[in-house]
Amino acid sequence: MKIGYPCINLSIGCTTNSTFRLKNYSERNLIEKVNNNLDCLQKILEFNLKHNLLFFRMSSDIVPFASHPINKFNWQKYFKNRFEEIGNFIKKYDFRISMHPDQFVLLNSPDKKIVQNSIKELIYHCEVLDLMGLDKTAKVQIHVGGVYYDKKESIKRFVRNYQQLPAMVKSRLVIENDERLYSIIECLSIYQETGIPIVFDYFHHSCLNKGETYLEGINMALKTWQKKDGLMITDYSTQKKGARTGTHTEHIDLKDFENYIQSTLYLDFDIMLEIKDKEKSALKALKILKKWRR
DNA sequence: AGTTGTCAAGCTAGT
DNA sequence: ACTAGCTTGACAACT
Repeated sequence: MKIGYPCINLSIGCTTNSTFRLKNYSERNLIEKVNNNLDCLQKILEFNLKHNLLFFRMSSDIVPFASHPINKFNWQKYFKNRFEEIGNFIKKYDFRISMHPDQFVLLNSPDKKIVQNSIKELIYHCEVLDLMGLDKTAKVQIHVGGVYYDKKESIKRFVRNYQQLPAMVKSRLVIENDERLYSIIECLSIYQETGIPIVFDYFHHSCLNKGETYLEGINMALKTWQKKDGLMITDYSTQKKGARTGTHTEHIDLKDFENYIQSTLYLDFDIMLEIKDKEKSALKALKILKKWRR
């Protein structure tokens, strides 16, 4: 079991998300920013290694405008060696890596243009992982998408569009239960049509479920992961007090997390902590993990 | 030097 | 009709 946090480290003082405005697009700008982002990624991974946080979600912003039509630059070739170096570091120390494209990636949109843009964006994410030389346990995680007034039809559309994806995307893509639209049960119906593994999101499941407990939910998701996919990935967070339903907490709820760990000792999976204070909570979570596991 | 409106992209629910 | 929230800040023009 590995534990990690997404995209941003708050104590190092660098970011992998540096970018520029579209109107300022130039190859020079792009190269400068990607160099900066990759340097920072390396630093974050070194920090994580030192602290035994071996699961990391890489930012989608490493290559700004990667899938935008303005970008004709062969960044894949230009940064090949740098990606490979970082990939070697990841493999040497046995990190688990994932990525999470943002809310604009919608495979089940009725709008063909949106689907096309989404596929381009997915290809970009998978290219990064391929360039790093990571195996298919490095996953790209998305939500099912919108409902568009007809959930059944929208699920069908997801399945149809999934089947059209290039193999390099299919082999990495996983879906996650969300907090408002698609519960774990509905993800399972997509799994049955596609074989796509399901990320179990503990917090989202608490917001939206069909009566199954989180232990039932996590066991349902577990069955969708094959050996080639690596350990099941799960997301963990809790509700921010006083905020609207679905808002992630600022700091980890240690009591809830310890209960979660205690109740799942018989399972093996990786945990991504979607908590706003990032590595601070991840380090606390790791302590609890060590108390209960080995 | 610090503040603040805006930034490629979508959807939903709440105000 | 507008906007917070999503996984989330960073840029750049302005004071």
